[in-house]
Amino acid sequence: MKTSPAVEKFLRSIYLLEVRNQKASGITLASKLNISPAAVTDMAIKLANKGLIKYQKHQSVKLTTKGLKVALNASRKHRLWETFLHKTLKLSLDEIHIEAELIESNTSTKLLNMMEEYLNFPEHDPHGDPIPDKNGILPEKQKFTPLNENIPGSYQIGRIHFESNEINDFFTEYEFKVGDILELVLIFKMDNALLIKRNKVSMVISNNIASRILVNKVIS
Amino acid sequence: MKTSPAVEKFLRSIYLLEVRNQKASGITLASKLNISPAAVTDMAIKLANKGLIKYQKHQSVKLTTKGLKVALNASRKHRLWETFLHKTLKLSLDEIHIEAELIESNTSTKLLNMMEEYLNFPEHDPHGDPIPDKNGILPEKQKFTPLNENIPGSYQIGRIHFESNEINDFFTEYEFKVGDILELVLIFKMDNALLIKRNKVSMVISNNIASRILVNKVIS
DNA sequence: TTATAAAATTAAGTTTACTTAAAAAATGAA
DNA sequence: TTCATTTTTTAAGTAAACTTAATTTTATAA
Repeated sequence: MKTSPAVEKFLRSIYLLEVRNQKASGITLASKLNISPAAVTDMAIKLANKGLIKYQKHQSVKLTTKGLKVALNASRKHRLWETFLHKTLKLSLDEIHIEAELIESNTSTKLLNMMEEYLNFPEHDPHGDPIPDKNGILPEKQKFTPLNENIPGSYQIGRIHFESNEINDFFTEYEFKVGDILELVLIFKMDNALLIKRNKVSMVISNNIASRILVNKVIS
Repeated sequence: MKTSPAVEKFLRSIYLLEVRNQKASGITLASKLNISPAAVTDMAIKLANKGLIKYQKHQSVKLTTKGLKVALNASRKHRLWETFLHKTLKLSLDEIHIEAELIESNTSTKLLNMMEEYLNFPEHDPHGDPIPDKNGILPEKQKFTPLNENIPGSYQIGRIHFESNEINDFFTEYEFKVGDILELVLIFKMDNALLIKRNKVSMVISNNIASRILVNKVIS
């Protein structure tokens, strides 16, 4: 099934929401894709006719099996490119998303597979998100929790959630990376901000930012 | 000046013809770009209005200074990607053109410059074509001659001319590369085919193919 | 419950990059 | 020079991916 860049981005957006158990409503998609709500309805009808999504008036859309397949392949493209740009060309964590979006759409399967091999079949991109293999199979799911939902203790960053315009370059500025060890010292009652320590340096981060940092407990 | 993929390809096509002193006529462009002659006229009018080309009814088009600038940047993109795909991802000489065409259009200046640095500022792509720098300046021109226009003797390949659908995978099959040393033994009077020797292996190549191999005389 | 705000849809229109088919102009061989 | 072929243009139309503006539907809060 040939799919245009716009269709791939649309389906990938739905996938990203579904995977986090969020509803793919009109406005949400419109804002994620930076298009008008009318354009979303438009596209939804088209894709429903192609059997890629389930769509009923005034309800959030859902991927069909067929649509999921396309979305997984789009994610694969995106995440392999992100990994490649980061590992090979040393683009920073907050640049790779945008750059990948620009390039990815017309990547051939052949090139994609060569990139994957060159990168030695990575299972996760630099944000920690899983990369589907060429059959659309995801690596075994690790269960991380948002840092802000934990009690004081030591944690390792397993994933960092931020898409283009959602969060600023916080993570780049402070060089938070997948694999880093953080110590959660306490959570302030007043505003739910978190006092954390990394490499012996203390800092306070907002609850919102902490919710984007997914971690695993470290037994120390 | 923002330019679409279609516009960039159009201007680059004209540039490629002009640089070889060929006229950028309607049918030529139509066949190079795989679009209808009507689409060429269409685009020509649009680009002339934007001051990117000079266009007069029933005449071949010409790049303006402004248009040349865009074309040079498009060539830079294309050739850097080709180099990158070949050097880093090991795509073969006859694959890089097609793959680069698919990806190149939306490459950001930033990414392009990082690629260039990663590749250590190459002056020529794997076909031997010159890569404009970020200011659109081409490396000093080397003057090669088509192999078929030479007399018997030793030559080094300086450039190989073949675009996507023009020539088959001859060069890949026989692994002719820029830098290779060829010995021209003789040119057959009958069909102008060439008897050449490379690495002590003799072979006969057609005049047409030889015309795509640009060489320098080697003083041996 | 009902007014109001939010979300989604419909309708109409736009731009880009094409297409086909027919007409007109230019070119080139006899 | 003229007639046929080639090339180019014109005209009309299409598909994708949007937009704005108005309308309808749904959700929410008093």
